[in-house]
Amino acid sequence: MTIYRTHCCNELNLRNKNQKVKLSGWVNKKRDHGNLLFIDLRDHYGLTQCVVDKSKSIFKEIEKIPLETVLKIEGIVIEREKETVNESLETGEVEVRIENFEILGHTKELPLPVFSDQEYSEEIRLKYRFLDLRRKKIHNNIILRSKIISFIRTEMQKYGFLEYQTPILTSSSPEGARDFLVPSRLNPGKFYALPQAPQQFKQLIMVSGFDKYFQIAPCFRDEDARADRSPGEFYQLDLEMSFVEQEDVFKIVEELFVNLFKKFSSKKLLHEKFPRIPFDEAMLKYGSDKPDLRNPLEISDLTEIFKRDDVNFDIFKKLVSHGSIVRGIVTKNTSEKSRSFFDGIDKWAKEEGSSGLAYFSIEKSENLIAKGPVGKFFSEKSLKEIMKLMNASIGDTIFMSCGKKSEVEKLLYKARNKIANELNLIDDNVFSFCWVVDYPMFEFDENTKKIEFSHNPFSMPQGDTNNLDLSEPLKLKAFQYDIVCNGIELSSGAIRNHKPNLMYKLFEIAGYSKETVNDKFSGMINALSYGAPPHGGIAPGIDRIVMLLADEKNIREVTMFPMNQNAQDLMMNAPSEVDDNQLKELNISKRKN
RNA sequence: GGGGGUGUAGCUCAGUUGGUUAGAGCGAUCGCCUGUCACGCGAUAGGUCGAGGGUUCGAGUCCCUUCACUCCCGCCA
Repeated sequence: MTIYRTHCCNELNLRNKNQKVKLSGWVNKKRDHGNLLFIDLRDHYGLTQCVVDKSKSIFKEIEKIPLETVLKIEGIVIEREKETVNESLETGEVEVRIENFEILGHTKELPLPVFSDQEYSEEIRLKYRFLDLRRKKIHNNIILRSKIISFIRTEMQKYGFLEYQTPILTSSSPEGARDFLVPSRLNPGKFYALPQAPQQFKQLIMVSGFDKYFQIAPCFRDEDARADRSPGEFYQLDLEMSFVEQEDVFKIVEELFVNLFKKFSSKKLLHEKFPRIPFDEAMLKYGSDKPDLRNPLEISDLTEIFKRDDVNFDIFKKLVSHGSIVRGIVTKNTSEKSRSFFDGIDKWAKEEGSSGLAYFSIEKSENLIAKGPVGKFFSEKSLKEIMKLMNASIGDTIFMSCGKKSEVEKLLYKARNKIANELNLIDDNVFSFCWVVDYPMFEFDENTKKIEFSHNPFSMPQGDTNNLDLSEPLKLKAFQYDIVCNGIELSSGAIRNHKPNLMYKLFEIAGYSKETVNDKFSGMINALSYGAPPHGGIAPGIDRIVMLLADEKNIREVTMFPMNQNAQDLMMNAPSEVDDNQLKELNISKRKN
C-alpha cells in the first residue's frame, strides 16, 4: 500500500466487497451515459471498472477527463449485478464506485490510440514508443521477454554456470561484421570497437579457469536490418564450457531449450532430442543450413538421370553436360492438382529470378507415364529410376531445377517453403529444432577468389589435430554447429581451437600471417600459449527465441526501444550531431566532401 | 549499394475512366442519454492528398525527381 494505491487494477474481487480502496492508473476507456459514467482504469497488472453518477458533485469534472490521463481514484468496491458481470475481466465481478479522484498526470491529445487493436505506422509507434508499449500485446511481449531471460538465468545457474560481464569497449577485429567504433580521447587517433560478441573474452574466461560461463550479452554489429535482425544491437545467451566436446554442449542446450519452450509455449516440440544434420546433407536435402523440419518435403539430386540416353530433355541435358546439376522435390498425391497450381509454382520460380521449375506427375495406365509439359522426355525406365531415387509413387509430382549448384540450392530452398505453404503441409503449432553439424572449416569466395573461414576462425577442425592433413583445406570439417528452429537460425557455436600452433596454420590458409594473427588477436593467441583447456560453447539469440515464443514475425515486437530500419532511434533522436568541441577533444574532424 | 510495397484529417483507411465543394470509422470539442464494458444518438472542428516539378482546360488520380516508413537481395565470421 502506498499513498497512491491500496490495490492494483487486477486485484479486486468479491472478497473486497464494501472496502474503501485507492487505485492509480491510466484512463483506458470511458463509457459516458450522460448521467452515469464508466471508467476502465488500467495499470501494468490489469483493468478495473470504476463508476460514478451525477449524484456526485465531481461527476461533471471527471466526465471531461481525456483517455490516458493518469488518475488516482478513491472509492468503494461494489458487487456487480449478475447480468452486468464481465467474465473476461479478472476484476469483472466488482466495480469501484468513485468517491473522489485526483489527476496525477495530464495528457495532450494522443498521436495514436492506446486502446485499440488496429495497426499503425512504424514511424508513429517508434516515435511514441512509450505509448505504444502501453498497448496490451506488446506490453505482454516485453513481460514475456523478461520472464524468459529470468528463467534462462535460473536454469543456467542450476547447470553450474556463472554469469560474468565482459567489456563493452574493446578492440576492433578484422573478421566478421562491421564494427561500431568509439574514438579514444586519451589515445588520439585510436578507436575502441563495441563487441560483435564476447567471443574472445569468453574463451579467455575459460583459459582463466572459470569452467562454465554464461552471460545475457549485448552484441553490436553495424550491418543492415531485417525483420528478424535489429540494426546495431541485439542480445545473445552467450555460454562457454571447459573440458567438453560437441555432445556435451548439445546436452546442456537441448535440456535448456526443451524446458524453456515447454514452459513458455503450448506448441509441441517435434523432437526432444534434436536431430543432428551434417551441413552437406542439409544443403542437399533442404537447400539451406537452416532447414525447417516442420516441412516434410525433401530435395534429391537427379543430375545422373540427365546423362541417360533414354531421357530427351535436351535443355537440362545440355546444361548438365556443361557442369550444371539437377535437383528436385517430390510432392505426394498431387497429380490431380489443377494446371494453375503447377503453373503458379513455375511462375513464382521465374519471379525469383530463375528459369523456372520443370515438373511432371507420375501416372499409370498401361505403363508408367509422366504427365506435364516436360513429361514426354522421360522413358518409363528413367521414371522408375527417378521414383527410386526420390522415393516417389504413382500420383506424386516431381519439381526440378537445373543450374549451378548454389543457384539450384537457393531456388529449391525457397521452393520447398513455397510448395509446402501452397499445399498446407506446415504445422504451425509445432517447434522443430535441429542441429546442423560438420560445417566446412573453409570456403572458397567466388568474388575474391580466396579461401576464407566459413564461420568462426577459432573453431577446432575435425580429425587428428596433432597431425592434421592441411593439403585440401576445403575438405576440412570443423566442430562448428548451428541450432535451428522452424527454419530460423538461433545460434552458432563451436568447439574452439585451443592449440596456437594449429591456429597459426589455419589462419595462414586464410591469408593471415603469424604477425597479423599476433597483432589482431593478441589477447587470444597469447592466452592460448599459457595452458588453455579444451573448450567450446554457443550463443543463442535471445531476441529470436522471444520472437518464436511470442509468435511474432518482427523483432521490434519483442524489443522495448528498437531502432528503425535505418538504425535511428526516432524517440531519442539518435544518432545525432555533436558539438565541435566534443569532436575536437576526440581529435576527430568531419570530412568535407 | 540494388529491387518491391506504402504515404489522403490526430489515428486507421476509402476515393471509380483525370472532372463539381476529397469521404467514413475511431479520437477531439459541444449537446442528449443511469448499466455500459468496441455503450448509443446528434452536431461541430479538423486536409500543403509526403515534398518539388511536369503533362492537361482540369491532377489525390498520369509522368519525372525527391523524402519518409517498411519488406527483400547484397551484408550479418
